[in-house]
Amino acid sequence: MPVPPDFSAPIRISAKERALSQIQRWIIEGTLQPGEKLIDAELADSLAVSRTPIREALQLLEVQGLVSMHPGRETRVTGIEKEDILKMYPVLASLHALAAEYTAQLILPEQIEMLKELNTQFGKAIEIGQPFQAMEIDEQFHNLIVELSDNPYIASFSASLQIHIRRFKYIFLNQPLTATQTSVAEHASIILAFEKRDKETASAMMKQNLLRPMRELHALI
Amino acid sequence: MPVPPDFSAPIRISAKERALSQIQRWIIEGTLQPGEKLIDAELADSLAVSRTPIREALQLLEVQGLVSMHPGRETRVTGIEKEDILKMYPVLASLHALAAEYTAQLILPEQIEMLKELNTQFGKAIEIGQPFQAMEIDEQFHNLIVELSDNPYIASFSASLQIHIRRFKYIFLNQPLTATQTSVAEHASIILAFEKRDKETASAMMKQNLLRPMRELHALI
DNA sequence: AAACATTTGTCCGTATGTATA
DNA sequence: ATATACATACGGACAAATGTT
Repeated sequence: MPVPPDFSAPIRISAKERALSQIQRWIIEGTLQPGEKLIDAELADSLAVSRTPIREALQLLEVQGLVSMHPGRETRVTGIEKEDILKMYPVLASLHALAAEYTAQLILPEQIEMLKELNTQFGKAIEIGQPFQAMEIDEQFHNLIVELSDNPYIASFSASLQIHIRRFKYIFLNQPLTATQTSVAEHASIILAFEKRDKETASAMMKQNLLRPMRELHALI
Repeated sequence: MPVPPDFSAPIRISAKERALSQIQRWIIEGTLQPGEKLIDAELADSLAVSRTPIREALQLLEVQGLVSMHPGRETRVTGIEKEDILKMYPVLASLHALAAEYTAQLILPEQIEMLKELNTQFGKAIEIGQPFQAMEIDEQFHNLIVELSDNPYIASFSASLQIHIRRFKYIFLNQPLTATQTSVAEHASIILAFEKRDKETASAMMKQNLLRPMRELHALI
């Protein structure tokens, strides 16, 4: 949860961390498919490290819910179903709605400017037909609000859900979902609510800004 | 997050799991104090296992936010402050409110009976002055609703927060907070809302049932 | 500035346990 | 039922990195 108050620049990257991010990427992007069996010795071979950092990485991935380990038996990539998206988004929406509530009370003028700038870029990316870039800017927008809410639990849970959602999109979609100008307008409403320090509206709009894409996504697949 | 669909009875308990639950208990109960430095070799000695399962347990505890590891440098129990409770409870309240929303739509009559029975026991425990038992029954009540909501993300995040809240109570309180009949009444309202399939009321009451104790707790210390 | 002490990070061998034949 | 193959769980030794004297 915590991302502890640590300032250490990750200059040196450990074998465990490399293994973790690589395997995580493989799972999210579908290189390692849902249900696939994982053998630590093989992964160790692939990544040119010993089995220890692999095992450690796999255990962290289990906590994240990307693999499931059956002690003494086997380790597999977790499955994923279309309906799962209906369980991820509402939780993320609740968390981000809460974040917006806090941020509305804490945000500073220059931070509002940052959100406006992000939303402008977001709109442009949609206009010029860059859905992947739009998706990334959208995430930045949401993550900034989460950070400003100053609650490590929200940040941690949100990050975890974003990983699962990203994986879901990779597995079930072939391309990033095209964001719409509706989303740009919702972002603008959220920003306006921040300026008015109206936490109720900010929270409600934030929830809507996440539940609407969920429905679109679920209807699509 | 997921507690995958696995039915394996944990008959055999691994060294890693023993280490994990023991160290976790030590941290929650304050035997290992906030900020205390942890040396895996020492812990390995204390628990009569090698460093491997200890290291694995510590990494899981880091994800849980109970320890913070500075790669190559040191590992410490995370700090905790009085104000942290104001960050834990609102998140838990949001999650449980969402759970109540879903449960209201899914719950079966016999499950409502179980909640009623738990609430009766809860009230009795308060009456006869058994605050610790009351706290445990209260947790069962909430956890049953979370389980019934059938959302592994809520369950996972909720469990994580409960650990931190439990730790908080151990560190800053000397005894479990005495639950009140107000809480019993709130539980009854939640149950009533379930019977009516009124998810809005269930959700609102659930939130209140968590935010009220937060305020009492924060005012107390 | 360099050598030392301490602690963490990694490797690999072995034991244990599970599933299959 | 027993034996065999296989993957994981654990232990112990070594290497690397950090902070200190």
